[in-house]
Amino acid sequence: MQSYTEENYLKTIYHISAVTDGSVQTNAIADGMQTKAASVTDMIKKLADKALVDYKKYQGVKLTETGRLAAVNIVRKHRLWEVFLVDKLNFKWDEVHDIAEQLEHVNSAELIERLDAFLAFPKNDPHGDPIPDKEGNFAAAACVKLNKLKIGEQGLVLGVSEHSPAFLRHLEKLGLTLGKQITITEITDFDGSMELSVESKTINVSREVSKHILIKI
Amino acid sequence: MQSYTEENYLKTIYHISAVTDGSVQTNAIADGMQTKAASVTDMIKKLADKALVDYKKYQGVKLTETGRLAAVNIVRKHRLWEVFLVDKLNFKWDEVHDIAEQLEHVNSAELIERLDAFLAFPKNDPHGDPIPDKEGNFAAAACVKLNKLKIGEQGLVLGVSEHSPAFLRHLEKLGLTLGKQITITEITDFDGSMELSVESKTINVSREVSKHILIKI
DNA sequence: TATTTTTTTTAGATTTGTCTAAACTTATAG
DNA sequence: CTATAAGTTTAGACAAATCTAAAAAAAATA
Repeated sequence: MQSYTEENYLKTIYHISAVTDGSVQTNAIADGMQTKAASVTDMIKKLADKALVDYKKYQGVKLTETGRLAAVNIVRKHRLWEVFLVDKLNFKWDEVHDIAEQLEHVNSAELIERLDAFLAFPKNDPHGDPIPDKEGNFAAAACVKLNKLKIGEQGLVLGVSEHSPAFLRHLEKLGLTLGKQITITEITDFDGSMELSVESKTINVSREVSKHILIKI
Repeated sequence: MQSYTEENYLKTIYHISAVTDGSVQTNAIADGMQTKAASVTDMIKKLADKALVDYKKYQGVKLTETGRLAAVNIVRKHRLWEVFLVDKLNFKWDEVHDIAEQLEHVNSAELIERLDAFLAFPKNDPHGDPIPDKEGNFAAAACVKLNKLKIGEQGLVLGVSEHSPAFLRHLEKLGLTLGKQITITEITDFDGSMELSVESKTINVSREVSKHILIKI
């Protein structure tokens, strides 16, 4: 079993490797954990002793299979709790992260099984992120970032790759929530901003925003 | 805000003072926390510095009003989560304690308000214990311990004052669960054991068991 | 290749909660 | 009213997770 802090390190390493693939650097982890590189080095050694990461000095770390599974399990718990908070307790999608961050560390396999069943085995969390199964497998979701689409193309909002409350509230205001059908009506070359039609309304999104919206074509 | 450990100390002190009233002794806390007296003394000083307990050397401690409120708040969370686990996730009443022990430390007032509403504002947890409101007030429940009843008297099973899984499973087996109507049909002077009728069945309970069953007459 | 910059690690300290062993208070019993 | 027992506190140490400052390694640059 891992400590609260070890779990957070594993999760952070997992999220970073999902983006960068290859080995994860000390400083990147320090950033993600809001801590200092020296602390990360110490913790890395502990995780390496427990065979949760492979570590060579100055070379960064990589999760072992055991480590990956532990991390995915935390992600699974986090996302299931988020579904609970939104679907059952009527929280908004920008309000649930911090609470799920705490709930994800509650340790009971039975609890998560039953929660999963209670929520009717959801496949995605309120931000569209896939929920892995008990064995750590994800249902592969075929999606494209909105900024890659061309004029005239259309699709469904499937998820987001940025979870800050500010960003999520912005999307809410635009009406760009999960499941919405969109069509690209215009792209400004100068700044890459896009005009979309969503439910017969026309809205504008900056490139910064479109980069973080996942679309199913 | 209190740490996880501080919260557990407050809760333990609260539960002990509910039984003993007067000041709570160091060793009693050490027992309840499964730790040593020396550790308790250290923590007591910390809690006293934070004005959560009143403390005089060698005289034990007493919760201050702030401390009592913090403790009751944890009890409230614990009991609401127990209701959730039993009512929504179909756990049995002897399975929920350890999980609620973890969930009670999740820190979000909003979460607890919404959970309370989701559960339709329950007044009691699955063991019959009253759930305090946000302000720390309990609805006073008029009840008597089963072992105080006389032959011929009857009442409703309202709660239990012992929460070990073994005890709860024993009651389950006897059919002595919350809300059941009982009548005392016989008392053995020798050992204080009782014969009851519950739903037209006749069962026997030892004095040790009857002491821990709360009855509404 | 030599030098500078960036990144990572070590060394030593700090905080929180714990422990053991010894010292000290208070209660109990002749 | 002393002697012993019971209960409590202090002193000193330790483990977990963190930090700062300094040293070391790797990468980037001239």
